[in-house]
Amino acid sequence: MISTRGRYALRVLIDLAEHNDGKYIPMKDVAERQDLPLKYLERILPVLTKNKLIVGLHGKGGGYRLSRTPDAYTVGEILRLTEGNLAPVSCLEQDAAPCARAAECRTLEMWTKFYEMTNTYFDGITIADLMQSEVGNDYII
Amino acid sequence: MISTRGRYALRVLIDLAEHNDGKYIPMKDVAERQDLPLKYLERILPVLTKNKLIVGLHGKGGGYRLSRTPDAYTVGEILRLTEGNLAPVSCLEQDAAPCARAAECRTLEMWTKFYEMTNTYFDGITIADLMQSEVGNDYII
DNA sequence: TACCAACCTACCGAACTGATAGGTATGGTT
DNA sequence: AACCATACCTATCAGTTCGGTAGGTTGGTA
Repeated sequence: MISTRGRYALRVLIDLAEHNDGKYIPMKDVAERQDLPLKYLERILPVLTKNKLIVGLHGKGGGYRLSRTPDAYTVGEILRLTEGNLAPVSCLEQDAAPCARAAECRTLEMWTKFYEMTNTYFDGITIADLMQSEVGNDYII
Repeated sequence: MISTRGRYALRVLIDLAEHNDGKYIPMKDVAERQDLPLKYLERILPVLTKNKLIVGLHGKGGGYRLSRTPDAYTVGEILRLTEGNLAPVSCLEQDAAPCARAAECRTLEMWTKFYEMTNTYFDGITIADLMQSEVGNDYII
């Protein structure tokens, strides 16, 4: 199940994309528009800035802006960063302890295929796909 | 993420299917074969008996057996019973509070399609599909 | 009657979730 | 230089879930 971390991060990025006018956008504005707790967003965003998905600027006139065009963000990338991973079962997580029963496991193939399906699905959707078409696309980033 | 509840239930049902010889199989035997804690399994099974996926018999010579042929159990049904639901986000759960932002939600369609994909995938796989073909299919249910 | 296995209920520690609180760092504006 | 808005950092917390244990009760067979 996707938690609020991933869902809120998506909403923030979509909001930043839709309200992009070249300037930095204070997270306070995004939080108000999206009706999300500012302080909680501040705890979610660091992973996005550290991975250069957004750029933060301190002080007056500061805020955040996207570092790429909206079509260059896949939902898969965002969810993997904020949720950790999209594995349906713990034994498929990147650094999971190797399962002793893997050789005889009747379900491993099923989980693996579902995992691939999930990644393929979310990697095929970008922030641009999620933006309201009438808004935001008119602006130059 | 699918928890042990769903994964263990699947393993129990596959084990019952593979070791079916017409008699009731004590859960103690399944727990030993699968290396799962018996007491924990006893807490997971009631939802399967209440929904008539398996039949339990008390006392000596008792245990559990499947109530259908293995090809009549879909993984989707089993996971929905044991995990509650397969919704990727809380707003898609059956009795979720209606979301005030649904009309303007940029991501609802994405989640809904993923939800449908998930259900379709797991509903397309049966216990029979997961059984080791050399074993179990020789027995008559 | 003895036994065995399903079944039921309470409890428990650890982790995760969804926050809140209170600060510090950093830059532009005045 | 002072001010102030904003990002950024760390600790804390109540509630829930997870994975499991413990101990008993019910019901059926041998």
